[in-house]
Amino acid sequence: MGKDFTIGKLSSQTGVNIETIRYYEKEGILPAPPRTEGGHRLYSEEHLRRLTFVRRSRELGFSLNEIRTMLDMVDGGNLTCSEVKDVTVKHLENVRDKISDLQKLEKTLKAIASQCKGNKTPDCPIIDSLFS
Amino acid sequence: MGKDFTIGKLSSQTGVNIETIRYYEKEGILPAPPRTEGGHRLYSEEHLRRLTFVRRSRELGFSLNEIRTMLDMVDGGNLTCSEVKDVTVKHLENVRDKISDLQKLEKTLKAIASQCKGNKTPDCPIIDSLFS
DNA sequence: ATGAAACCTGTAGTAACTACAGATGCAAGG
DNA sequence: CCTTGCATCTGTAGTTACTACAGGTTTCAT
Repeated sequence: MGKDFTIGKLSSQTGVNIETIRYYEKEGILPAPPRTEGGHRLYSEEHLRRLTFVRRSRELGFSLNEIRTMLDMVDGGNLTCSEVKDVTVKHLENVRDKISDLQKLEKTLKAIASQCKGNKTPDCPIIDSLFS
Repeated sequence: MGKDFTIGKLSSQTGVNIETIRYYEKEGILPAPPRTEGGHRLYSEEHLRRLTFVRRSRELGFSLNEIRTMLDMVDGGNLTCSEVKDVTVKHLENVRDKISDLQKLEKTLKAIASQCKGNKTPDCPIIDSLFS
């Protein structure tokens, strides 16, 4: 023992900012750690592992609710690989939908922008196309 | 005259929901319309045109601030096509960035998901890869 | 022992709405 | 004329995932 660390260390180790860590605790995603006599939080390796999981998942675009679901499975010990895969695959579908939406958008915006000659007159095909 | 309409009509004509219309008014995006004696809002064609503009722009992913900027140009009469084009092109760049981020995400998620055999054991490569 | 840095709680702000609650207005049928 | 029921009114709180204080306390190195 003796390798416990403060919230500042946990923050710099994981790249998750301090207020976010406290927020995760309030939301029940990170368990409340023990405290010093003065009330400062003291974290262990297990917290580090868990927060790393959360950060990675957030980077992959999982919502906190999705992450909660996965963590519940892990915590409950009733984790089955197929359940986790379900969450992941569903999320993958969302990502693909979002990509295709944005690609449609890109096409439309490109078309609109290309109509504009970029001159100085108040006559603007972009504005016109949005109003009608 | 006499072709003014209520907020409910404006809502159904534009597909923008009633509380959103009131929200736009509060935000200064839609001007406050005249009222009946009882206090109900009465809209005209001009409001319809403007709200259509806002809805189209929102569908194209412009933020309310970007829309405000464009409307200010229109309202101020100091609209130049090139300024509007700037807003649009900048927005187009954002969309493209978002697409490429999501495509990276998609790749990673696909790779992670494919490692999972979907069986029932608590041994899960997805979880493992997120923890370490 | 002292002073700076880190930490504490609690609240409010962000974007763009949505969802009430509780009170009126309005229009049509009887 | 009066009632009934739908539309509308204001104002506030909730959503997501944080961030940014303010004002106070603890810790640690000198």
